[in-house]
Amino acid sequence: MNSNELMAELLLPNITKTTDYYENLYPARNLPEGARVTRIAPSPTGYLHLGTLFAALVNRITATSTNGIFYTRIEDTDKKREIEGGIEDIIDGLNRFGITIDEGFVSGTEQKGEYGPYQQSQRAEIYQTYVKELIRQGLAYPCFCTAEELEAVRTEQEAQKVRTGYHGKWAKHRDISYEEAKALIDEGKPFVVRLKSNGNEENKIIFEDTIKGKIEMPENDEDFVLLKSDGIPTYHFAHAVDDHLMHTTHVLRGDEWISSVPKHIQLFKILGFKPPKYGHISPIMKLDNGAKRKISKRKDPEAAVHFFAEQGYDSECVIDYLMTVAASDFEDWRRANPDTSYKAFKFNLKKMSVSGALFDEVKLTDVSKNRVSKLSSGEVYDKITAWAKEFDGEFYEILTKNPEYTKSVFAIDRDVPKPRKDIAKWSEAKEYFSYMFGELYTPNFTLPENINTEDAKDFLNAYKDVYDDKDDRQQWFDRIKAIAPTIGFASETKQYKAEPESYKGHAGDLSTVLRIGVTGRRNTPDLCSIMQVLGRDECIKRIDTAINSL
RNA sequence: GGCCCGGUGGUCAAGAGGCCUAAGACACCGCCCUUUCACGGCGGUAACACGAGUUCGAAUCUCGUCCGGGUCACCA
Repeated sequence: MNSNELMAELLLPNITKTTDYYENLYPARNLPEGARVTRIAPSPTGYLHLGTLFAALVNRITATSTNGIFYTRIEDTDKKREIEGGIEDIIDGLNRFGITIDEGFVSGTEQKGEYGPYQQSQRAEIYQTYVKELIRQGLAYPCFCTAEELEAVRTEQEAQKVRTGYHGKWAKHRDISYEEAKALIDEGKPFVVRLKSNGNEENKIIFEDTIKGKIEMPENDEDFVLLKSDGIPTYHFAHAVDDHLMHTTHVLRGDEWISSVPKHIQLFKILGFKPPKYGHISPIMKLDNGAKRKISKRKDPEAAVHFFAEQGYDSECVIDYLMTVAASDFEDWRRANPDTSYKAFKFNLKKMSVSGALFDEVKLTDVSKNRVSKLSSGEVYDKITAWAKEFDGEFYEILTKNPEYTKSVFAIDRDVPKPRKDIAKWSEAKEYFSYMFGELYTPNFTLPENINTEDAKDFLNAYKDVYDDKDDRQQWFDRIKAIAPTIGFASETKQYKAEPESYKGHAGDLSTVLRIGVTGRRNTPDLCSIMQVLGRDECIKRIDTAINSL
């Protein structure tokens, strides 16, 4: 054994498999030409983040549009930051938003696929096998520096105004001998394994980012950590080994990774792997006191995807919104294909924006209203009750007490050719439809300024006598028009506009009075439909109450 | 500070040297339609960060300045 081989045995004595073993275990995927293999690799450190959902969507649609594979892999190499139930939160969140997972973690506990395990903490032996091979080749070495020593080096570098980091002459253990290492290990000193970088800061590496285009950066000359002292790899090393073994073709991730690309490409080369294509996704930003910043889970409620569920934004609407952010031509496509799943959209990574977009809830509202307006009353009923069941028990009880009635409420101005665009999210529905449910109805009989109370009462009394709940829209309005002249109002709006001084108002004003009487508000969907759904008895009751309250 | 990336209306953006007198969407405003509010239709306000070059010609190419973002861990 030469000294490198001795070192390898010294550092990782329990590793007996070879890299060939794993290369054979995970053969190339049998996929059609052009199929892209993508993944997201979240760490279970908290709730599903909007940025993660966004990245998942981009990866999912990239795989879908090429008949490829999209898989999940859990990056839990940092046990300190891990939280209970983190995996479940993320995977369930993805499922909730309709992001289908071909392989990897498909639920909080269940993995599927031939390239597993899909959790890095379960892959320690694999990483160590590759590290051992690197040590054997003299491409990696143990470093015994303590945090304090590293800090001291850094301070010194700052004082000398030179580039900080563990590189070149600052890399204390870069040329450590087997004997020295053995002595330290015998003393029980902990160590990490570092890459013996062959990079030179003066040289440039150039790579083609599938989203951002050509990027040029200095080569990595830092002897960065491959294996932490607990034997678990750093992200960089795990990324190289996993994405090679799992045959990822496209690594599409947040652009905070862009500065690590030189390290990653270097690793792929040294390990003899073919590097994947990289695409770096710009973050979703938030305006904070006039300054743009990356949306943050701590500061922004909408950064946690949970927010959208609570608010009752339909998952498809959120996805559609995210698609408009991801692809500038998606909106046009959506207009041309209003009823097609976004999955059929021809997605192109090059069309993605290179700078971060501000999260725009107003735009989300618009996208949502458009889609919600196209749902049938039955679909709205199903979605809204599902939402209420989870987030508003009282509303759920009210909605489900009489499902047929509730559906007829949702059908107003909805199951028609030009549906009403009203609600964007389910949490608005309780207030929006409150006047349709006795338990929620609190009338407010405030008349518009141009109508006096006596006229309103006269009108309502007159209307009560002729009201017929079998009327269709035209008949319904004709009755109002018929009453108008009897109390000094114009039957036609045009009449009134032509001679405003001759009338107190017009039939439209009177319909407003009726609207206030029946629903307690000035703006509602079609009143005739509302009255039909409410039923004769309820309408009469409300009109009487209004007459007495005015 | 070093290294990257970016900068077109309030927001998202189209734009690949002449088609730009700069698209479209959201938001906002006005008008029309109209039983209210919406919807829909029509119209409107509003932008190439700045400065030098290259060129017959620059939003587009180059350089500089400024501004914004990212990153410089035994975190991912």
